[in-house]
Amino acid sequence: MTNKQERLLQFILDFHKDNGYSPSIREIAKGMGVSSPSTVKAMLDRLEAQGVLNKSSGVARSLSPISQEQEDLGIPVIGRIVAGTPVMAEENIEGYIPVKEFLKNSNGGFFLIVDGYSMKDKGILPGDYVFIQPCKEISNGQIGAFRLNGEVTLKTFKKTNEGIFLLPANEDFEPIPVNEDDTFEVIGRYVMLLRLREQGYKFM
Amino acid sequence: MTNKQERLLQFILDFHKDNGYSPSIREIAKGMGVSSPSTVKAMLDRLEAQGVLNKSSGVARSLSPISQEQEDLGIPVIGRIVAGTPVMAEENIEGYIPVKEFLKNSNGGFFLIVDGYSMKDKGILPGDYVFIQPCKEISNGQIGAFRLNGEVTLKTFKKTNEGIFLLPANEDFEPIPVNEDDTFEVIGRYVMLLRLREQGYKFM
DNA sequence: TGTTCTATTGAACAAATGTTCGGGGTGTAT
DNA sequence: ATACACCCCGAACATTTGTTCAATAGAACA
Repeated sequence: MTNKQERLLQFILDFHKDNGYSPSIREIAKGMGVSSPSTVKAMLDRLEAQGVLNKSSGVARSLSPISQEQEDLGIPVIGRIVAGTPVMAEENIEGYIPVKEFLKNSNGGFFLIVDGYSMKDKGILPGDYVFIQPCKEISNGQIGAFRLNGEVTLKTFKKTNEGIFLLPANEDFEPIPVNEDDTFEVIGRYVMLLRLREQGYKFM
Repeated sequence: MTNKQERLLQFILDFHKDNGYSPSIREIAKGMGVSSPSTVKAMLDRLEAQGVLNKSSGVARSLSPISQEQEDLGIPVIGRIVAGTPVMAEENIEGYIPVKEFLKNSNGGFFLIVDGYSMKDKGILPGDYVFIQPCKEISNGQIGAFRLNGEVTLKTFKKTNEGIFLLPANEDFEPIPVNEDDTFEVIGRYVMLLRLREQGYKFM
């Protein structure tokens, strides 16, 4: 890509950022100090041929630069590390966690701050952020957030012949039976756990 | 906002997602099953007056819906839940975790998959994703990822008069001394822990 | 020098596009 | 009832905009 082509692409990107839509050919001409629309069209055609720009012919302001950023990939996951190789070497990367994609699909979900040690044996500790996906029912053995007689709690759901129980994951706590006259409600499913430790990343 | 207006806004969003640019007034008319461009223009003017849509008059395809998603806020954090109130009521929301912002600042960071139980007492279990922020030095008492003689391990860093030790968080394991003739390297700081549990959100 | 290729220009054209105007319809609140 | 907001139509208009084409300028090269 030539110097001029990069400048053109940058101009389109900047314009789009400022205005929310693509520039017209004549606007590009003015912005780039060119006097003829056909000049710009020729340049655009070249960029499109190179595959760095999409364009619908005959459609006004239909420029869409093909972003070369790969930020959609997410954060790399390192599984095993081959001895001697740099950590971020490609052979170490097992995949990516598309946190952004997760955010998009997190409709209605929220984080709950864990309070006590009742789920300690599942590695869920006070101060942890537990992502809850709201739902009305929950299957046996799953962890979820529940409201029992007004109290909100995170437990394992268990349904037996003898009724519903909320199981802690800690010897020091007893299973909680859900009685007939209790007000009981499933708030949502436990989907993910987030724990923040370092100062620099304290969000709140 | 009326039902129709919401549909219109959604149409514009969908169109933009599919094509990378806004629809023209006549394309909207066709897509919404309306036969006159003036009808559409009137609707657009109303949306603009309501402040949910930006538009440059006289400029083709210059629609840019003002996103009502608060995704920049992040995912809400529910701290305490007042008895009887719906979970997502505003009074329950303590703040937001700006996961997106975190992503932006995660330059060079990556996830490491935890292998053994050596950090069990810190609530770090096998299968957890540990976010590592690369750095060359690490302060006393912090958890980090290290490479010792080719092996990568997650431990608490401890520096004493007697030398450097890597401390596990589990009675069954012994502190690991770092000797003079070991090859030792700090990979990065432990910043955050992510644990995925439910099927629907298994990323990989 | 002449040749060839590419980039640029200016003008003209045709299509796409936003806009305006007059008309009508429906429902809701005053 | 009256007013008002919303929705719809069809036609015409002015502008914006992409496109084409012949001509020119400049660089690279034999």
